[in-house]
Amino acid sequence: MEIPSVVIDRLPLYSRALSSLEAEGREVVSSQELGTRLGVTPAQIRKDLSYFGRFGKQGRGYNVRKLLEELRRILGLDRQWRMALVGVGRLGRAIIGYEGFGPQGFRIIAAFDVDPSRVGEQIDGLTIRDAREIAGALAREPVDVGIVAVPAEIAQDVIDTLVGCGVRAILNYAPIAARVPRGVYIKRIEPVLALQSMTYHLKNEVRPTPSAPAGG
Amino acid sequence: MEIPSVVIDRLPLYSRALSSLEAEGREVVSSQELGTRLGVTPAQIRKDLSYFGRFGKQGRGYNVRKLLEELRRILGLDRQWRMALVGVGRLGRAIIGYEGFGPQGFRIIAAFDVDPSRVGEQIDGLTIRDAREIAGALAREPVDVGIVAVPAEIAQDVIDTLVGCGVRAILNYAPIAARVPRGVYIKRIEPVLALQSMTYHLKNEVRPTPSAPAGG
DNA sequence: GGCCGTTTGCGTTTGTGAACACAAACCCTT
DNA sequence: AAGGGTTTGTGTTCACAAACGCAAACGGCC
Repeated sequence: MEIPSVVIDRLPLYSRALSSLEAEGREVVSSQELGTRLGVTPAQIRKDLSYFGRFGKQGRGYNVRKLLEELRRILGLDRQWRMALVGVGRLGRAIIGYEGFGPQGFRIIAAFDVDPSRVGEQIDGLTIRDAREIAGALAREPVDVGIVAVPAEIAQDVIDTLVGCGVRAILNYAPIAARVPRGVYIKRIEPVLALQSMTYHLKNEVRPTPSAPAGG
Repeated sequence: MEIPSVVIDRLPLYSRALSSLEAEGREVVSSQELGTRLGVTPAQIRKDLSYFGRFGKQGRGYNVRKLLEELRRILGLDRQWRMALVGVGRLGRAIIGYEGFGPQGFRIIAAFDVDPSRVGEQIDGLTIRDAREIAGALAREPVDVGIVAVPAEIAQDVIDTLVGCGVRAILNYAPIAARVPRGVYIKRIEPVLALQSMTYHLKNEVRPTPSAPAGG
């Protein structure tokens, strides 16, 4: 049975909320409470979880630790994932320095750049290598995920290279709608797109001014 | 008439593709070609655009410059947007340094932090101010968007503060499912969530090994 | 100037995901 | 041990978004 991708996308949210509950010492949680915390209906949570099994107890709820373990197993978060970064400009350096990956089991093990002047430089214990070495390097030391932080003009080429090396998941910071073959997964991280859709609402909705009447 | 938010979210993609076409010197484009570039069906593009008017010519397609102008007007991209950043740790500094905002009309005009040791520091011409000054500062110099890059524990409080100051759009980099009142728009930027949903597929789908048979 | 190929705009159909609602199951109290 | 109050899991209903398909409109060519 094919599980809808919207469902898969919600599982990490559940996982994170459960981690938080576990840290608070909670042993049991109901779909009701979880839903309130996350802004999701309880029915949605139950339906999502039911795709993978029966993890709850009627009249009681879900055991926090057990459900968290299940979700981590389902999502593959019970292991380390190796990543390669391509593009070590300002953005790439920030990605290398980002503290959020490590605690969740994601580790950057290689960094590449096309600019020769950057090759050889060390950042956070990572030596920048020439982008032409990608194929050779990934053949010796495979990675699970490719992170693309290069200019838009060469992003599709870089992605093609990574896919050619067997990389099946890509985190794309470049402002392009990249095309990948079936069986390869790509997610874009684009703050500007998020901003540009919010401005639509800012522009169109009138801010209510409670104290002052709308004057003509 | 209420326009579906999925439609709004696609408009920036169209806008960006049209910018690219304009830079290439193209004068006309069909929904067919635009769709191929973006991985969207032509019918979807035409339907999306039809929510806002009739911009094309039958038998010919869309005038690139004209449609781009229309989309920028619709999305509110024909003006500058002022943003305030809260949280100037490693992530916040990277956000200040990000070159992608400016060219699209988004400018960070104020930065705040709760850590007193950071207050007063200058980064890229921006003086870090105490987070307790947010209300006063935004009263004098309103912003359209708030960017939240603080630790998860205080993110909801910061968001509540911003909303209380009249900020109606928030870009949230903190790993929480924040709650905002109706009429306030929030988008999360979370690379880790994107990674965690991709690992589900990596874990479950078997990589085909064409040359070597699966051995037991 | 008329005809043909192309492309838009949009009414209609199809498909998918969210919400609903209820029976079954469980805990706790008495 | 029995009953009441919860909460799950899931079949069904509802809502919405994507795709389809065609009439109308346009440009170019002969």
